Amino acid sequence: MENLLRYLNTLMPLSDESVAALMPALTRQAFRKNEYLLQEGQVCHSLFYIDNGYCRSYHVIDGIEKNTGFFFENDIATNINSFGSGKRSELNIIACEPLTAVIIDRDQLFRAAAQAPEIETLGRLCIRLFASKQEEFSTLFKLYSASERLEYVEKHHPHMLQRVSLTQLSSFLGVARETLSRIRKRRAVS
Amino acid sequence: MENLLRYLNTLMPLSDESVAALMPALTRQAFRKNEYLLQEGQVCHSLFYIDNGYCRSYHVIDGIEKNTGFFFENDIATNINSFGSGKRSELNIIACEPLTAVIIDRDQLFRAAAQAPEIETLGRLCIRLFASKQEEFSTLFKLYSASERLEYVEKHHPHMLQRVSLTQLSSFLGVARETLSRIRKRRAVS
DNA sequence: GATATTTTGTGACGATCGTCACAGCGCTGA
DNA sequence: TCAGCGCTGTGACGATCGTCACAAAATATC
Repeated sequence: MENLLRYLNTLMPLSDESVAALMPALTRQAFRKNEYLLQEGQVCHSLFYIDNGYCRSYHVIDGIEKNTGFFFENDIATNINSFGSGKRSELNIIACEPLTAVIIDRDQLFRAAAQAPEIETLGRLCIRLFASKQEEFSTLFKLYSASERLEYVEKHHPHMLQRVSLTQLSSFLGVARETLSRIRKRRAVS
Repeated sequence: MENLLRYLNTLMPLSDESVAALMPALTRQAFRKNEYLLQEGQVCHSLFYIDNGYCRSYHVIDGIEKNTGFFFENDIATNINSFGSGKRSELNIIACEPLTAVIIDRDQLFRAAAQAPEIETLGRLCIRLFASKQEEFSTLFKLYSASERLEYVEKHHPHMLQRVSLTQLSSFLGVARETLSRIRKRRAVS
């Protein structure tokens, strides 16, 4: 919990009352490797604050997993669409390592927001940050080629390369595993 | 203004007090074709509710415009990153036709939210909807090929095809104009 | 309505990518 | 220690894409 509260405080300073109002919305949970945080078809009614370990989100298209995001320590993972609309999730979120998360329950969060206006603002900030990250990777695909996308991740998210396998990364970057392997080779030569 | 208020009411019912609190944040403005709503290097301190006409957002990479979004009547256009963080915008938003928008000023909006808690909630809803749209097009690129992306737009956003030129659309779909032309040709045959 | 400008179609060609196939490497567990 | 498994590298080949070039069609402008 301490990590989460420290994180939230970097977003905005929270009064003791707001923290007290927030507490009932929080649950700590451990996940084994390859255990689902969210599964296709379920409704997402949580924000997952990643305390330790990391997870990935992916769609299954024609039986093939396509990664759409990685979430590491101090990130918040969720399906913003399902979370907001109450529709069933079309994507999965799965632990890539043993993982511990603080689960922020949607309904309890709304109850807390009704009590403490700071929580409402906090929720807005969280969603805005999530939206900014979405935008970052959305534009990445519209603006750059596969090799430029790799460069971007190397420069701006080096930790991702250290923890994610080439196979998983290639799915995220939208290219075949072999292509990513060759991109790296081409650069090593020049 | 009426259109905007009708739109906001579909998101959540607003009391007369909330509407009154919101009014000072609103300005109606007309833009000529090719006039900027937001220019690279500026800080985005507005949400643009599109009342009439449409606009596009684009980045300039190596002197080439790359479209990242189109915004039509009843959409809200903004740079969520710049709007939220106060950093300078890296993208442009420009009118593709004569356009009228209702400009929602950021600072005034925050003042209104401090007065009326409904406005805070409304702001959160707007941002969440914006985030959902971002996610939609973000996954579009990660999951599908160029021709599948065209299919998706044809099915889910047909109005876009009717109003946007092939050249502009190809930039948005991340392929060369010629490629998009050939994709359409290939399908017409089969 | 004639002209200028923009938009779209198409051919050619080289570069890149996806797919299939297989080999090597490192880690894990019996 | 050795077999099994997952991850990565690489070769071959066909498909697709980007680029340059130019013609045709559609649209805008006066």
